[in-house]
Amino acid sequence: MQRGLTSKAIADAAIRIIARNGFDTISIRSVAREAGLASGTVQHHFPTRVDLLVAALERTADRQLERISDLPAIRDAYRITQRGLQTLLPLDDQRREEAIVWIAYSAAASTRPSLRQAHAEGVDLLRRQIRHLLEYAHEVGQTRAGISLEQATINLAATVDGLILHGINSDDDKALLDGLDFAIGQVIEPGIT
Amino acid sequence: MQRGLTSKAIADAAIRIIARNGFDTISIRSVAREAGLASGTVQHHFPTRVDLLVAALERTADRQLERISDLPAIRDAYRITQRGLQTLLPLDDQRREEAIVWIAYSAAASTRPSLRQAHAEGVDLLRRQIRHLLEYAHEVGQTRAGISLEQATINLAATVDGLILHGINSDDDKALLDGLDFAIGQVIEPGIT
DNA sequence: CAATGTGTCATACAATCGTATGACACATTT
DNA sequence: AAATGTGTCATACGATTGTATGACACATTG
Repeated sequence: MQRGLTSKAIADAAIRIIARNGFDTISIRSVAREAGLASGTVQHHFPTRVDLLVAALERTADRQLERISDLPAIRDAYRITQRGLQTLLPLDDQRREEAIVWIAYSAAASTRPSLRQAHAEGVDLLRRQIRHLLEYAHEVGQTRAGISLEQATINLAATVDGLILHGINSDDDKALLDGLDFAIGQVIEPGIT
Repeated sequence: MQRGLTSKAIADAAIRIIARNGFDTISIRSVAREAGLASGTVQHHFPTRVDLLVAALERTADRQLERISDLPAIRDAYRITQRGLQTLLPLDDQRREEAIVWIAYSAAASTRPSLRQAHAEGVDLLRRQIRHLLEYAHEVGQTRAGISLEQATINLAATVDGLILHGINSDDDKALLDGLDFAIGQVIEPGIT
């Protein structure tokens, strides 16, 4: 990524605006106001509006990855999957910001070729993470019998995105956690507690 | 709902614009252009922009319900669930339009109190439909053992929304169908073919 | 027939938009 | 020291926005 400090601040400001006021209220001027900069400065870093939008999406992916890599190592496949995926659910303010941005981009990418690639990479990243977790579970013999790892990956990813989508329009944290547990439990056997 | 003919045409035009150019390109003028009407006419039916947005969302829900009620009656619980939920996946142009609108509103509702209620009703409607399908499956003894009907409803709804979200950014119909089958199969036993 | 209501349209206004451009300060490179 | 590059800002342009308002045609109601 290799972004400067100001670029990061601008992207964070963009994320805040999307999460607070919606995807369609983003403009070079509104982001500049939020970041406390002149419009020209924002424009210098991201010449067009699309550049700004893409930057916001890439920044949220970075933030999520950063949070995931901070997780402590755990042996139990169920628990580590649970922890990893909870990272993506809107369970606090920061994750809520990222969740809203993610859903907004999922909608926007379907009609904007310029956003499509950045979004596709996000989906791919999620699938690879889940795939990796399931492979680990398989290695230690914790996957449920008779399921396709391929299909389980795709569906768990879909369910996580669905939970995110429901989560940003509700504040029932327990429903999110229960839904995630149920989804993981359909694929991975819980370890001995 | 009880809407006039012109109002319906305006809402359909709004849906087309959202599906083609994105949620944030909707304006009273752009919708009027799409519908072949004067801006003032659109404004007469939907005085503010938010009224227009809400109308588009309610109209897609109507279209989906209309399509569901057109489905032929089937005995097998698995098959009827499959047919019912396929109705919501972006598998052709019309369903794709509705899927994009749905995801766009899921994002928008999280930051716009005025859209929140309409969106919440949509989620509730989906859950009730699924709940009804699962209850039928339970009655005829096709649900898998040991699962909570409540939890299965919530998770199947989440997975469907997740598949929709992935589907609008891909044109792999088979992946959608396989994903849906897998998700239903985790909850409902297929009938004898 | 008169009055009222309803749907359609055209126009007007201030605000905001994306984008282009040039000025200025500072750092880096030559 | 001179030249070049980079980050910040202010300003300007035409286009588009949401919304308000009034005119006109037509149907409905009194």
